[in-house]
Amino acid sequence: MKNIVQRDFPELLVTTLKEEEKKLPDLPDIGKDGVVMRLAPSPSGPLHIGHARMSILNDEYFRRYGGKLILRIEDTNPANIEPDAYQMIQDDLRWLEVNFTDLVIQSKRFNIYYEEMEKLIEMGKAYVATTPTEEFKAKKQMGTPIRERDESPEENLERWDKMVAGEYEKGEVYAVVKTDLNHSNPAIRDFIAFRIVDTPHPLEGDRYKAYPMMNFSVAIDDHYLGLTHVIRGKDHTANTEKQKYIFSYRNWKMPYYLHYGKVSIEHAILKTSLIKKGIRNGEYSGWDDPKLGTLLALKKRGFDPLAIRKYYIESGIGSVDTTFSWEIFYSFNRKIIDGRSPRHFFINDPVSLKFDFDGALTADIPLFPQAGHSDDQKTRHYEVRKGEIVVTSQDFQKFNGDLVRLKDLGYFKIDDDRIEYLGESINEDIQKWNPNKPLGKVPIIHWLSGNGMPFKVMKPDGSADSGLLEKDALNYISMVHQLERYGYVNVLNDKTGYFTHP
RNA sequence: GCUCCGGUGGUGUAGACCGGCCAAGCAUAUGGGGCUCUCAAUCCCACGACCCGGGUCCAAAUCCCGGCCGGAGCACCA
Repeated sequence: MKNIVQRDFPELLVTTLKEEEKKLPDLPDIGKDGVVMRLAPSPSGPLHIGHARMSILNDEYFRRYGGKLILRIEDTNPANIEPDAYQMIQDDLRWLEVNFTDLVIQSKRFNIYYEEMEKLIEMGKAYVATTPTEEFKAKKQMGTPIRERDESPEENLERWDKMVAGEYEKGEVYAVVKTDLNHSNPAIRDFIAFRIVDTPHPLEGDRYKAYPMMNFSVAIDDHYLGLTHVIRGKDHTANTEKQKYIFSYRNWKMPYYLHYGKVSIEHAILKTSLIKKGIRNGEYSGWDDPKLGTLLALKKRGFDPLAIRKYYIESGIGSVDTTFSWEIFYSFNRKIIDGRSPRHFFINDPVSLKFDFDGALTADIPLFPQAGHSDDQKTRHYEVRKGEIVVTSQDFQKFNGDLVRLKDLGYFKIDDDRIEYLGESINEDIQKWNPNKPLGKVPIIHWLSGNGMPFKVMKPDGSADSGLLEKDALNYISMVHQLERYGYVNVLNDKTGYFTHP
């Protein structure tokens, strides 16, 4: 096989090599105009790390093949709409660098849905029922029709007109698309396509009473929007089967559907209903609270959207269920941000040590130690005199009585509430203090001396660390810093930062 | 219960459609080492996996059957 390719289509091999970086498998049936794909979130809240997979996957293929990427906001359930979400979703996508080409809002398309339903009823492929749903469900299980299913299109059309006109109350009537009552999978048998909703719609008010169900509006839109490929979660596999019936009744060409597995994202709060409740009762500071798994929260924690993209490309489109690995995600992000993150000292839970010294010690600590950064020669310059030196309580407990190296300052000995300077390089004094240990192994710790300010770091688990942050960090507000030996932190202002990751 | 789908190291994946080049690649984590006045980044080395049982075949991670385990759907949510 490989030999044949090599001999007859050497150019294919070249593409394969170039694509190696991309990793996602090719899509079938790509036309000359590329693909038409969609992002179809419901506007219940801003996007979260789970939505990002759907967004990135679709966008990657759109980038590869060109064509259209449609943002279709599925707002056909007024009870579950957060009005701000229409905008927030677009902002989130922009942040992810997902550049959709078209915006479609389903609540603007009711006329199309009504027309299409009418056609199906006329064709005898749909019906409108007032039979109690309990009976509808029970009969479906047995594979027998309810009364209305066998009535004429005229009778059903009559009820349909009344349904659209708002002459029924909520729960009294529903419209159904016929599939196959004997389908081996009961989940696929006749499905409800329209229902009555009396909750006012945030955009349309009470203009409509008959609302399409997702399985109906999606099929209609997927066709009329000209979709060629649809990538969505595998919780939709049964839905795809249902939607297939509408396509076949109308003789439409089905887009190519691909279902990826479920990602369970541990330790992340994603459910919008829970988040809204939490915001209301003060448990969360807002949609961007660091405890949340929203993209807004990740942004505020200082993640680069490229890390999210990389992660989901790496995960691929397999149908296997997976667990989101924060560890791997952090690693991707760390590699992206490390080189551009200024280094500073943050003394978490500081311990103050008396420093008795004549004269001044100088320290020049690199700000961007990685070669290649435009400021890689810059340092934080300090003169340390008699007074106080602070270190973290953790280091204090560990090294009290021992020799330590204060980073870029010199060798010191910690002696309870005091700290003593021993020299800037290894000498006899130091060897005395450290008789048994190899001198190359002296622990290097971070410190501050009069150049710190109170600072608080909000962590994703809801806790916070308080301590002293090096004042020089103020020159780099709203940037992710690497607080040495502590972790990466997005410094928001002179008082608070959000913890990115270790 | 019914109908689908799937199970590769701790974790995320490649390979599976079209059986051999897979005594299984990559990433992450872990352990060790180099570099570095950070427990970061970077470089090197090590570690570690084809769910189980049958079958087909010269040959099975890959095909078939059974089992076990996991997931999805069976809504007037999307």
